[in-house]
Amino acid sequence: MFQKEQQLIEEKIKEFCKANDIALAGLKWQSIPFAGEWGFSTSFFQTAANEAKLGRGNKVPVPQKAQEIAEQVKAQLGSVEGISHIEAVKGYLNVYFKTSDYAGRVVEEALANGENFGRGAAKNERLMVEFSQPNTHKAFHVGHLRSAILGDSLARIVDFAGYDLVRANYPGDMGLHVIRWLWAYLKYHNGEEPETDITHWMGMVYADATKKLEEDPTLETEVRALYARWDKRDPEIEALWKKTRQWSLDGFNQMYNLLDIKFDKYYFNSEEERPGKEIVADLVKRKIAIDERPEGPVIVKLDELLGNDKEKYRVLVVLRSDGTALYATEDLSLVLHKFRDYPDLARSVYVVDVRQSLHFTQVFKTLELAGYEQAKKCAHVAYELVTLPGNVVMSSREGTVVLLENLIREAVERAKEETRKKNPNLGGEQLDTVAKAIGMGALKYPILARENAKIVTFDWQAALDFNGQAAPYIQYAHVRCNSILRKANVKTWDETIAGYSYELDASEIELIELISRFPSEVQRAAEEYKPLVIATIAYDIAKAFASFYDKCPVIQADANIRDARLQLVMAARQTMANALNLLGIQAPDVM
RNA sequence: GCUCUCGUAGCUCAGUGGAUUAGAGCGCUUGCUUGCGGAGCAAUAGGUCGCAGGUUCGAGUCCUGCCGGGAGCACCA
Repeated sequence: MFQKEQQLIEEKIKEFCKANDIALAGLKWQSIPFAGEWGFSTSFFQTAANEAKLGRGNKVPVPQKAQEIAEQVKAQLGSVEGISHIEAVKGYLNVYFKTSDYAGRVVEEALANGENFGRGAAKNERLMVEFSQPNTHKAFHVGHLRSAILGDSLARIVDFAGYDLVRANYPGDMGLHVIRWLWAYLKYHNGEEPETDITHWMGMVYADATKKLEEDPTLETEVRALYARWDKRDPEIEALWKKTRQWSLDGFNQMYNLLDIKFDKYYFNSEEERPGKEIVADLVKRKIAIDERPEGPVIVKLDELLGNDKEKYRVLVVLRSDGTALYATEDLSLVLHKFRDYPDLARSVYVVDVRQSLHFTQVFKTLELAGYEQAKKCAHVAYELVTLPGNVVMSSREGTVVLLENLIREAVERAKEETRKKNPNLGGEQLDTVAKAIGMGALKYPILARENAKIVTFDWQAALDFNGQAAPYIQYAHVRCNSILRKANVKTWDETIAGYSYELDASEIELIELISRFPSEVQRAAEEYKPLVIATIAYDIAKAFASFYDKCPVIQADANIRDARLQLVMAARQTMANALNLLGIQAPDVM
């Protein structure tokens, strides 16, 4: 936001060092870390160290030398337009803005851009984010939540940061689990139709299949017979598969609607099976893969091909010994399929659980060895699981699943109760809308506000705690902004900026500082694939606002201060709304 | 055995090689409302940043080793 001044000063420093033969190191600028004033700063430690290495500086210790250089630079700079003062402290050069200019510029930028405040310039680069990947014919439980929520937020961030985005889903629609389901359906549930909670019902049938097969393992022969019929594309089985698959997809859409998640493109593993086998045949022909059939499977000895001493990439099995496809077979094909659909894809991102890290490095490396440059553009964003307290992994077999439908119902119900207590004036449809925003936010935020690679322990109590660092806190700050503006009867920004020449409170300075950082945080979140960055700044802004709210009267303030603060409130509200939107969380007007 | 990952306050977690005093939330103790919504604010207490080396002017942050937790490693997905 203040590149111009920064560049100007950087030029002057370079000139100065050149004139005085100082071995200037690259300048790294950062914002000044202490509250109270704004500016940017850089240090001369590296430069002083360079000087020492050259044998100059008469053995003056580096920190002292850095301070000397900073002082010399300061003396040379004189006064700069828009800059209030410059100081040399502990080897740092601190450049301070004129407070009123800075505050005015930040608020104006936020208000002028509105819901686009923080949006990055178009990068003309296409990026695909694949996430969610649920298995059809199974339940959708809390274990599936993280990929969906993380992927969705990542997609929103990448889009907002300026990339051309494709949101892709890759449901597992064929495999042994599907055949088992079809078998149980035909044998025990024939003719039945799903109830309202579709994925729940699909999961029940699947659980039934598992149970029956455990009770009597000889029934597996029936399942295998059914698999054979599928392999021959028996029309009756294929029709049933298509019909029941659609039930699952309808069920997923119910979930995605609840979670406010959308996709542009669906890939299915059933469609990658045949092209995948062709790729494998080609790999065998080119001696990248070794066909050990019928004794063994078709494999790619990656470490051997790469000449590695230590086991790193190991061996990838690309086809079963009976010639049937594995996930690896289909994933090989999927990479190429995506780049056929979008030849200008700059990056293809897979949001998949960390347990599949080796699998993805193997698949991408195999394609790379086969000369497919696309593979270098693929990245696996790994995330850890959501577990239950006591480190219990959720699994449908163990019966430890928390169904997503139930969780969402519970969260929204709990939010409704709480909202009724806090705000008895709300009712009817408005109460429902608000409760949904709060409940869903409470659910999503703890998952997003965590490092991707860290395990989230799912805890009802923590998930439904609306206090402290959680989405409802941010939503509440948004509501309070809104309330002030409503009471002051301010609807839209009138395009003039009231001056910030009065003495700003420390809390106002903090709030403005955080708002100014939002655009660069969006870029960082997109580059690092980390919604956590947005979750953190959203909370920080809400916290700064809460402090401001307590210390600085707005409506009752003197006219000139009142106008300036109303605009600041508007800017804060906008920034929080934009940040929440990137997390897939609604910002209600009342709650 | 090999590979990856995590280890920061009682608990759950932030922390981009750089700044006095390593920060939040929960919990504990205490104060704040005739006032813009108290789902809030403010204050107190709580730390050998797993351990040991190394690189660097400077390390919670980078490198190596060790310890501890978790995960993955040929026909599961």
